Amino acid sequence: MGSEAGEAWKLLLKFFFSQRAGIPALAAEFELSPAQCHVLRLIEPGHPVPMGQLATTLSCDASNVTGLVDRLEARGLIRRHPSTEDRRIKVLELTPPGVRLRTVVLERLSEPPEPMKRLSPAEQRALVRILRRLLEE
Amino acid sequence: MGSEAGEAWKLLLKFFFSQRAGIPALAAEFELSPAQCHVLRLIEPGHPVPMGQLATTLSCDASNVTGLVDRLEARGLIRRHPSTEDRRIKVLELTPPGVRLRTVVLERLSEPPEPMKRLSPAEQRALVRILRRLLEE
DNA sequence: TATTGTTATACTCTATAACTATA
DNA sequence: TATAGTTATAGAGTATAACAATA
Repeated sequence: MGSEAGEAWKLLLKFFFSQRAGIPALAAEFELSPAQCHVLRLIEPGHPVPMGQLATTLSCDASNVTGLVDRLEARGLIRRHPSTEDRRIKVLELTPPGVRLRTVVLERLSEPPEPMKRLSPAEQRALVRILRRLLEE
Repeated sequence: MGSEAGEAWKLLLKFFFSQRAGIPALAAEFELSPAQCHVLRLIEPGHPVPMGQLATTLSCDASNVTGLVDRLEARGLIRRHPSTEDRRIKVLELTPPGVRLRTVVLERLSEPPEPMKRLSPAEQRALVRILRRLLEE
């Protein structure tokens, strides 16, 4: 009678934990930490992002973003410059090497793990449909 | 024509990332780090776990497990003692307070996030079925 | 005064390499 | 000799608090 939301959530967590090692390993292929990988994902080419917004999205403290950005900037992957409207704000942009690395990282990240490929086409379609609903709004 | 496995994986990753802040926040409620929370999850009451096995499951170096276990043991949540068969091996066991904390953590972890509860009963059942297949073997 | 980002500090996670005890 | 775990060390992620520049 009870809803299966709880069961679905537990299974999703279990799958998440079982795939847990995948993300750090993938990031390491590009000599990125998982967090750096995430930041690279979040800055879309041609869409500068204020540092503060990044802190909000990452649910972490602003001081943390400073260090994260320091390291990515030191590698020449991103650049920060003051906003023209409010000079307190610094916006982040990918450099050309940053754009290139982001592309290959995203491509590599898109490769589905084995268990996912074992699902039948119908199951894959159903999963896509449900996940889209999960991400709605 | 192409399979939808890739699309499903991308959506799943997106959902993970959108829920990303949830786990550390939940762990923090109990003054645990995410990694400590994970360890607590992995040691089932009455099923001692060798430290080496924990390192394998966590996909991390053994030296890391030492520190993780140090902190949990200092808090009286787990105990290590040498295996009777091979005295090089140390097995980990939950203490009674550890068992109690694990119970409430797991309970709290089982609460499905909002989007999950918005799914229709049929969608929830379909998701459970597919996730079970994903975790098979 | 309030806000954005930085710096100082401290703790945890993580890895590598060298070490100890046991097998 | 090989294996399980520890210690030493180093770098990265995270938070809090104090600070500078700007609004």
